[in-house]
Amino acid sequence: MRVRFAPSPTGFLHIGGARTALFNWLYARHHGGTFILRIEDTDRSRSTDEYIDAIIEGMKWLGLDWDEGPFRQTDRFDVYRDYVKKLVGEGKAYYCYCSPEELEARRQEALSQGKTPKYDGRCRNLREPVPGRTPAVRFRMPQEGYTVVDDMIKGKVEFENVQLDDLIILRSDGTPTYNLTVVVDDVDMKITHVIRGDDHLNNTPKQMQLYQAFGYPLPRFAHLPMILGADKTRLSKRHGATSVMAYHDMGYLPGALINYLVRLGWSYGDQEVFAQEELVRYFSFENVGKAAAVFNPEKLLWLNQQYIIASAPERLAELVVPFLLRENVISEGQPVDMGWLARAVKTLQERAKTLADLAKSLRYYLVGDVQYDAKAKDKFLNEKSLPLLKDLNAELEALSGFSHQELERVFRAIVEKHGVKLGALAQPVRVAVTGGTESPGIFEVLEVLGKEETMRRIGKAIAAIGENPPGKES
RNA sequence: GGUCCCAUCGUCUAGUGGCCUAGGACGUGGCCCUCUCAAGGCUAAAACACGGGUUCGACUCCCGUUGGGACCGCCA
Repeated sequence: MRVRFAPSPTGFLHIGGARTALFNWLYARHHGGTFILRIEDTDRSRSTDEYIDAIIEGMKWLGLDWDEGPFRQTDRFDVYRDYVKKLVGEGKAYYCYCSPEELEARRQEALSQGKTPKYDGRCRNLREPVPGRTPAVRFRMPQEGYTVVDDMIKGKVEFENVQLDDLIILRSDGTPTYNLTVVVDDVDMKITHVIRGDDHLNNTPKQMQLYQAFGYPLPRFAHLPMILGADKTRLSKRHGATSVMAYHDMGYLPGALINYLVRLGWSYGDQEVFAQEELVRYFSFENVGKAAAVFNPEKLLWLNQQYIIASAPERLAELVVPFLLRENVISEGQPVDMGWLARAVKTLQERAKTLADLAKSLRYYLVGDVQYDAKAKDKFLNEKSLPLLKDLNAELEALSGFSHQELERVFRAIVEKHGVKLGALAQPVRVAVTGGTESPGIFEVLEVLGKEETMRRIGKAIAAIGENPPGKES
């Protein structure tokens, strides 16, 4: 069993391509087959090496490892020309001297008359070359009968051969076109299953005719439904981030993106979250739906959060460092105690939806100079909380340990003494140490911060209240 | 316009003729928990596009209508 992912390097690896790659990869891994990466770069004007690198980078980040390749079609032009020569020799293909401009004019003409644009076959039976023109080569498509695609997802799809166009297989500049190269390569690479987007379904009967012209056995086909944007049209940049690496940059975990993508079209009962091994074990085209799916960023975000919650804090600490640098929470070369960072991360895990969120929240752990949110300061750092904060710092001073349990005991004792609720102390402390009103449990935060830093920050808050007492009583 | 594909809550989906009073998930509302924010738990609103058949019985099968999408390149 051999499958391939065959992107053209005319852009970054995008969401749709990644899902196609993923389904190929899952099918190969499930059946113990071979997954091949092939770069379809026969369009030399639009393909670039940068995009090839970008696609590979995306594949690697997602963990979609391939067994053979990457192969490049531009390395194989001689092979394609031989196949074309053979077809021409057998009369299964012919030279066409129509110029691209003439063809385009005729196409527009047909379209404006509401007719189906189709090559009129005027060069089909030409005996002599047309002087002064370099011809392209067209495949002679059968014009009667039917071609039936037996698709693993869509079932039997029937095409009338008269509808099939004599497609160009070799351009007048001598380079081969997609419909030829894809067949030749799939044959050469002994691809057994062609898994791709259903935007290729209409090409399939033409390609089947090519297989037959070469006398090769057909692979199985599986045409995956498209991924759509919120407006139900084909997903594109208009719909926001579509490049896989953009999700990397936004702080998504590759496993989350994989998990999200696989559920777009595939399902396994009611299960939503899958370990990679489960995906490999359960994957089958039996459970792939036929309908196109709308890409829902909200659900992906939720899944990412689930993956962050389930991740080891140590792992997240490693992953978050680039985001800390980007957010200027730490600076290049600044030493960071990774064990301690992991402890800080652990307190924030379930409130971060992305690594970027996590980095932002980590700021008050790593930057000692706390900036108070104005509203929070007004509300919680005032005369009312002043005695409590003073009491607290005195008690903390006397504390030998600094664990969650010990801290809670001290807090409880102080609020009881003052006859107030825990929040009356916890919130002012929260503002004192984080600058704001939202954070993990206050005892966990203080425990990570440590005694010295905690007392310093509370002391600073006390000083701030003294310097800048709130205005009139309201 | 032609060809082809598709059709269950707003979105992703379960459902393979009786198990459906249509299930789960995201999102949304409410409640609980609670030192804040989350997470978690409970709960609510929310769908079989429509019309004909077939059948004792249709979300499930067939036909049509409507709606959406893809493709129609010397792009892939």
